[in-house]
Amino acid sequence: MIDGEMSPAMPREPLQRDRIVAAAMELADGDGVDSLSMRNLARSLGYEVMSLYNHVANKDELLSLMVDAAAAEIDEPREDVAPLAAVRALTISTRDVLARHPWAPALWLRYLPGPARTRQMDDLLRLFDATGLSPELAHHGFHAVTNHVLGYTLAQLGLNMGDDPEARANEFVDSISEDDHPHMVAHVRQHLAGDTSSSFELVLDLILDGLLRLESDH
Amino acid sequence: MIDGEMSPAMPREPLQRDRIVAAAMELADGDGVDSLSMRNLARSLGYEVMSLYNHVANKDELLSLMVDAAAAEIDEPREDVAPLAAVRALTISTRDVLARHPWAPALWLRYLPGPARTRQMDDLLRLFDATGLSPELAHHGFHAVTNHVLGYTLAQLGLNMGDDPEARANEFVDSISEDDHPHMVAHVRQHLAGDTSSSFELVLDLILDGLLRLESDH
DNA sequence: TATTTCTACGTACAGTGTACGTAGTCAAGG
DNA sequence: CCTTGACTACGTACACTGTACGTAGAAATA
Repeated sequence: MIDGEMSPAMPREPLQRDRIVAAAMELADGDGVDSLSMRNLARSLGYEVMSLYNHVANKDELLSLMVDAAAAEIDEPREDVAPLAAVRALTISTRDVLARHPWAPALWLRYLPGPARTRQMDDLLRLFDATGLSPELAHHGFHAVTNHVLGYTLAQLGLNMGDDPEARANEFVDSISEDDHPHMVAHVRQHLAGDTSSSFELVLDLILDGLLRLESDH
Repeated sequence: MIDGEMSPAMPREPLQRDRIVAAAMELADGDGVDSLSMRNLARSLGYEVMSLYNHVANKDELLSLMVDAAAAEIDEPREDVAPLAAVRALTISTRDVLARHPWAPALWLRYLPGPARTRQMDDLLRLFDATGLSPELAHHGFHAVTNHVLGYTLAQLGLNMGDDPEARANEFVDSISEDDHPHMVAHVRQHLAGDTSSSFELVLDLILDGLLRLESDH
């Protein structure tokens, strides 16, 4: 008999929801969420597949728990700054978390919000409320800012899908004719030159300023 | 022998890329992209699985073709209107197409743009250029508008994932405590009341106005 | 007519999520 | 002490996925 007892080198701390979710996030961060399988995940924890199902109903629940665990990484807003500055900070922190977990943006809206994401949304709404904007403007501002974070990180990561984003951009720009699509080529070149890296915050401020202006025009 | 020859009731026009892509879009529109399988698709066309691979390299290529076919449905901009109005129209047409094909937003950024999407992006960039905005502002405006369309439709469809979006919203609002998250509950109630249905165009105008204002402040 | 190219098809394989049954471990109750 | 029950890890099994590969006939070319 070759195998004998299993090597006790494996940690084998008792399986728990949090540990499973954390391991799944680590795997997804590293190899992409597409190659995250239940078997894969179980093996990385030193267990067999079906043991996971004692702690997680199914893969969808696991993914939704991952999203919420990511949302929990978003900084809580500080209470000692102006509301609009806090909105700004919360948005930037959200962007950072989404960029840290490349699988998150695509899953962000697939499931009902868990506790952490609910808290983040409530915080953002509360801060908008505190800015003194009219309820309607606050409502739209919430959506505008939320869409911006999500759209921005999705676009960012869409290009980074492969290994080398620059190679992807070059592949694209080479695949189209500069005569047919001069603006497109110029735009991609602008990105490759890297002189628009701060466009996230620029557009964010554009949105926030626009809200203030609409309010003052009431 | 029961089976005999295959029923000639099936149309069996000769398999072609366009027909495959069109059928795939129809299936995805109806049953969701998750339940679109190659076998499924082949059967719906009256063929067997592997026949598809004579026209499509793999499923990823098929999905990317679907995205581009959707992009082809976006209205071409009219040349006889003011550039900013054309930007607005192009954006709204894009939103309509994305809403018509609920699988599209999630795939929109997964692949390099095909010819149709490249054309749409080039059009949008050209129109922004024609508005007379500074190149930098045009660059940011392009991204702001693009993010807005994508984020908005994703959010819209995220809630509509199941059968009944209202039921989903109610399930969510029931799952959280109004004491803990009053703003969140109020926000969802606002949505259920339906008095913010035009928020897409409102936020779009907010962005466009913000761009104009920044330009005039130069 | 002979030959090459193209397309549909069948079979096969590795990998997926997960339903179900079983065995062991550990705590509470007799 | 022994028994019972709950809980968890595990093995097996199933339906289903994408697709590699080989073959056979039809269409186009020589």
